[in-house]
Amino acid sequence: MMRTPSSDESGLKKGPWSPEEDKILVDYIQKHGHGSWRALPKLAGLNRCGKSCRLRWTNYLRPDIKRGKFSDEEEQLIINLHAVLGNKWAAIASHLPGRTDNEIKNLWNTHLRKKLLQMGLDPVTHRPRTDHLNLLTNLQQILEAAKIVSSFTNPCDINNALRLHSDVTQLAKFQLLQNMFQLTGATPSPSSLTDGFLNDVLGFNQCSNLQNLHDGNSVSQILPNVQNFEALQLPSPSNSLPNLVSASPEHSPVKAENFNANSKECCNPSSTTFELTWGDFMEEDATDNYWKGFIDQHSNQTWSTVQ
DNA sequence: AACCATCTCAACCGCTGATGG
DNA sequence: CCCATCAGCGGTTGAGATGGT
Repeated sequence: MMRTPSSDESGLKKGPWSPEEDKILVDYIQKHGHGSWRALPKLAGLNRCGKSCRLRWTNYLRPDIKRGKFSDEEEQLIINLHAVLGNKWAAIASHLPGRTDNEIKNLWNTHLRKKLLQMGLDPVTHRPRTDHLNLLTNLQQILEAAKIVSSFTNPCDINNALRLHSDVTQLAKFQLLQNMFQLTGATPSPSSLTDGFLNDVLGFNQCSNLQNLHDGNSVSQILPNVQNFEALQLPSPSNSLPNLVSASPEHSPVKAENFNANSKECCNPSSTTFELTWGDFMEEDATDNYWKGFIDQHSNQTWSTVQ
């Protein structure tokens, strides 16, 4: 956790402080006070900039600093204060005698933030996370996309379109469920996933091996109703699909309004299938522009009616 | 034991607001 | 007002520590 000793262009030392430097700084401040931080290093005989001296003193050498593990009470106080003050570390630190803003900031970023996430709380708002709602929003967008895809894939083949729509719906539900488990870190079990939930909410007829949901394996086992999935063929060099349902709030969901295509030609009726694998469908690295590119590449009809 | 991934936290960087000429 | 200087703050970095395989 120490930085490589170095010096900047002015010749002042940077990086970790040596015990000798610490002693010089402490001795000087105890004798004279810090006064002007800019002037201090020269007066004290330190080859450091004033900023570095101030930081070393306030974050480490100050005699009133309380070191060691934060108590549960301190952690709870920080969480409570953060809910009110946000990332105002100095303001939070002012309520915890002996603790520095830097120390509290580090504690927050390494422990407390994760703690809130595990409790299902948003570390920014301190309210229950809305990811699951976002997933549902994404699901709606997926369904809209499925309708769009169905409409241009083969307007003459209603059965094909409906089946494709149904397949995508099933897959979207599957990934929604999988994301929920990833978010909570829970392992699916019969107690956490009742038959009623699977049947009524997701429409899954059976889910005998629930662990597979968590592992993302055995699609055919979990989704027996997905038809001809491996046989779906996409007439394109690009055969991977984006991360349709993001588990992270940092990732913006696919936006249906971004869809745009100008070609007015009718699609080729022979292009009725998609070349698509489950691994591709679950690809994490695809960009948000996927669908736009997808539509641009494969659409041959006007989109104004579906935007 | 060796390797790799993740965590920790001191220290740095760059920005902002206060102050003074 | 404008500008320069400074202290303080929050975000970020990165080397060492730690844990897992």
